Amino acid sequence: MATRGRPRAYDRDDALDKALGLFWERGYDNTSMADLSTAMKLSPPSIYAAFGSKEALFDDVIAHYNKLHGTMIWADLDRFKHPKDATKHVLVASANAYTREDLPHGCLVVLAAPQENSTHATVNQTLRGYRRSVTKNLRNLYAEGQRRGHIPSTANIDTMATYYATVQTGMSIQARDGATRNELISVAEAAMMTWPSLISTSLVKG
Amino acid sequence: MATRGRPRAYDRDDALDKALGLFWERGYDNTSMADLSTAMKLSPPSIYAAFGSKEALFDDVIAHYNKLHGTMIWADLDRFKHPKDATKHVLVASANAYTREDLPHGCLVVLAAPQENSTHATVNQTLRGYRRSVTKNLRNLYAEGQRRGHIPSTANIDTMATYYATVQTGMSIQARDGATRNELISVAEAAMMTWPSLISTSLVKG
DNA sequence: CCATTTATGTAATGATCACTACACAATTAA
DNA sequence: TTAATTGTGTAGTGATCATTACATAAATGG
Repeated sequence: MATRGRPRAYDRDDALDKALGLFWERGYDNTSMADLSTAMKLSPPSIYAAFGSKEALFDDVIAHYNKLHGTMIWADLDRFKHPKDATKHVLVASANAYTREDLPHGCLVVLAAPQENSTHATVNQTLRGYRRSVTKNLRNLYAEGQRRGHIPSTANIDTMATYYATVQTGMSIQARDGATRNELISVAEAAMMTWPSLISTSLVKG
Repeated sequence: MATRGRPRAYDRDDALDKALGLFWERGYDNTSMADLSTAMKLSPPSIYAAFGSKEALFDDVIAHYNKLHGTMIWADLDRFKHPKDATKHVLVASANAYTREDLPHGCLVVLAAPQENSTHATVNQTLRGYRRSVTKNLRNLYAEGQRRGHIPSTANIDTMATYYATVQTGMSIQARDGATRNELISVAEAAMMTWPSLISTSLVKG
């Protein structure tokens, strides 16, 4: 069942890769449609025909980013027996992902548009939603850990989730500012030292 | 010794306050000179006469920001006898500063322009320099702590500084995404639990 | 073949960007 | 008073922004 009309002269994933590189490096606002047109090797009408608008393109880029670079951090966390191991994996995998030599440093979702208000509220809110899901995912992980008896029911899993999410997002800024992979792995290990104290609630309040 | 010419009809610090509010909330790129002109109640020529350019204005705004909001975190750290107390103060003061109801949440220096490349490289590099000084300040604090015998000479103070800087910068993202003051203070307390393990080097590698 | 459909490239659209020319107002120095 | 100096407001500057009109190219369906 062939499609009608003139076929596309480009590969959609390749084009998204090019757009991803620009948004990742420069952020949403500093990337113009002219820049994108040059990098994607697509004329503006082709971009608009395929993606709709700059914001819609950005949404597709984020989905592409999560699929390509997010899974190695978040996929199959249940293969770890203990939530502590899963947490360490998240932090170490983030340290590795944020310091690849062939890619911009740090996380696109954290760095592309952290404004509180802007002329592109949709972009800000979309990214905020993804960032919040980090804390939510960790909290779910710890709730499951409580059910399985790996974490005391008295532990404050909200604080735990917020704490490790803070370390992970902070690593994005550090990576962008030049922290090396080994430095970030050391940060991950330092953060994991807190685990025994964190799960024994007495030391943490709401 | 009075100055010649027509006197200014506005207060410079008031104008910087208004500009600070916009840059803080919207970031560098999402704040236009037209927005600034409206908020500062200054016509564009007055802004340019007083500050030179948008980038120069931003530099003055950062200096204003550091003077107003940075000192309560970083000033007089030597009043704390122990570097552990100073570190806890930095984190808790940050948690408080980043969640004020009357101001944008999170740190301007972290959130205003975290791009790796942009059309305003000067702005990015200036902010990056300020962010790096966080790690440097902490490292100096810990080096002094080693001299005074509060931290073992075998401790890896580079890792310690990077770790606590990561937590502090991560708190900016969390605050912007809606974390409450108490949540961030809990994060600060969680991060401080790592101290005993952190200063006993055996657990941390370079 | 012709009609339809979809993609492409050129060249433009009005809006907004940072910035400024210019005329005028308000002050001090002499 | 007059000249010099500095600040102000209006109304622009060219450049760039995201987006699109339009003519043409390349495919399928009949």
